[in-house]
Amino acid sequence: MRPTQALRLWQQVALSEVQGNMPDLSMRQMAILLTVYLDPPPHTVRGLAGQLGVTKPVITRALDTMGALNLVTRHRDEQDRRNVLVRRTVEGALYVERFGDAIIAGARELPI
Amino acid sequence: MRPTQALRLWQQVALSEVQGNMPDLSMRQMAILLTVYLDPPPHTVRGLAGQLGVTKPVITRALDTMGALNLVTRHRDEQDRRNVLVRRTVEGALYVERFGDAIIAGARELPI
DNA sequence: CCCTATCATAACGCCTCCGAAACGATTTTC
DNA sequence: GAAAATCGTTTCGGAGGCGTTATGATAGGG
Repeated sequence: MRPTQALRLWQQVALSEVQGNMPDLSMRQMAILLTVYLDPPPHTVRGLAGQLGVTKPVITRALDTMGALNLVTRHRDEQDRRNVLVRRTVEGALYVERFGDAIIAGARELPI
Repeated sequence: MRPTQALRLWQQVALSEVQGNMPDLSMRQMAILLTVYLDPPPHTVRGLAGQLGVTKPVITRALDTMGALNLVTRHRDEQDRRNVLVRRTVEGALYVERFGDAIIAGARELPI
């Protein structure tokens, strides 16, 4: 893959997301969402903050927003009730799956 | 490219952007930026709004923000002074180039 | 000319987000 | 059991975003 192709791919996918009236997630929110859905659980606020190199309130706010969109849910960790565990949802799984398809579709449209 | 690989690629790139303290652009802003830098000029507010399927104020605000980041500039169209032409900047070109490199780097780290 | 169409932006009220600091709740340490 | 450490959230003022609805500037047709 060459740089021009890579950028075209990103543009195609971004355009299809915007045109499709999908929620306008920021790069941070996307990083959180994909990490929750691709990396093995459990996912805590602190763990996500460390992995992304951001402060905990950033994660809390992103979870607020994505929770309102039903893309993730929060649950207390019953082993250590200070922790909050981020869990996947059916809607979130569908969203991520559909997003993966959009990337594939964008890749197919690339000029050789 | 399989769906899992595509999503992993997106995650890698999003993580590297977030970890690198790059400006946290939304999907809309990214779509605008890449369109300005990949598609041939001229680029007008109306044209971008039509291509993305959003209202014109959305474009105006995105240009405000990305202009403050020196990623694009605005100039009156002297042929038709109602129009505003969006132009590329040196900083923006560097940003886009570096972003393309980040995608390439993310692709290299993908599991087979 | 003037009247309408078109362009981009500004104004409005509301929501999200920022970093830093403070907060309650819970666990661990001594 | 009191004190310290840890966890996530809330608060603060300030900034940017949203959609909708005006507004000002320019262009063009009758």
